[in-house]
Amino acid sequence: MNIKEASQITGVPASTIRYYEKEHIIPAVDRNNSGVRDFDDHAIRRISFAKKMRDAGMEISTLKQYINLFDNVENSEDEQLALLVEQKRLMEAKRDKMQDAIDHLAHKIENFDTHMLKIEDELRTMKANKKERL
Amino acid sequence: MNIKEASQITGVPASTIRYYEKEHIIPAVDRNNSGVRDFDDHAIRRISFAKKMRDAGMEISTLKQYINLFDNVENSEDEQLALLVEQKRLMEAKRDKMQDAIDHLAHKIENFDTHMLKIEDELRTMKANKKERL
DNA sequence: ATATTACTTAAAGCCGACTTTAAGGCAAGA
DNA sequence: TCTTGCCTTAAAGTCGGCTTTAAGTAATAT
Repeated sequence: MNIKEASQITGVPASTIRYYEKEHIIPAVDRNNSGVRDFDDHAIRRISFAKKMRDAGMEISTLKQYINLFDNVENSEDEQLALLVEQKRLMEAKRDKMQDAIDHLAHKIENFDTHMLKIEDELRTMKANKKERL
Repeated sequence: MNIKEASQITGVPASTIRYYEKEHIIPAVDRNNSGVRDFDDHAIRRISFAKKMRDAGMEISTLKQYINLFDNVENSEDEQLALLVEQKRLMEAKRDKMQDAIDHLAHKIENFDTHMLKIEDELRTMKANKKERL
């Protein structure tokens, strides 16, 4: 599979895939005889994982660290687990901040509705008065 | 209250507060006779709101749009409500993506534990065999 | 044969969101 | 008076994360 298809499947631009490979965020992709990248299932999964983590706000540098720990080093199970747990914790904290903001907006929306109802009420009263005057 | 205190209270750097004012993300702050900013409660709340939204990943441009809609324009209740609802929806979508990533990490952590237990098991077996051989 | 279309690289460019720098002003304390 | 410590501005600089550009190669269609 060439880079265009890989891009379509993963939703990651070809230029970004190349950039991720250069930065070792995904492993070096296989090449055919003429030096063209040939993506297999594993490569696709790695791109998708990178995308998922980036979408969740994980920084490139952290992702790199993570990848390096899991790809290159042996005998660092403790470190690996620690990183997983730490990243999960950070993401949960971020998610909670988002929830805060969502709650804030929800509150504004509720108040807004109440406000609107009050205005509608006033409009009804005005119309009633108008009818009376007719 | 001067900018240093405002910064300490809100957790937003003084340079960022100045930047936010310049970009109209917070309203123009009162000045004393010598041109020094004097922050009141309202100003502080506006900075905190900006921070909350930024922390939740809202872009500066969106925040600007939002602020403009609520501060400057009259008679755009529909637009205001629409923006609130739309921003809430976007944030919820983002939060859900984060949850996806968190679940992914949680899954890895679980598998990791299982994997570790398996390894420990192997170690126990090896030690047992070693004892037998003694 | 040549045009099209996809690929390749390295390097430069871009954008958002600040942050830092340079140059200076004001007010209080030693 | 002068040093300390705060403040001010405009402009330049930084950083992360891509994206675009320029120049070239390779396979396929006409």
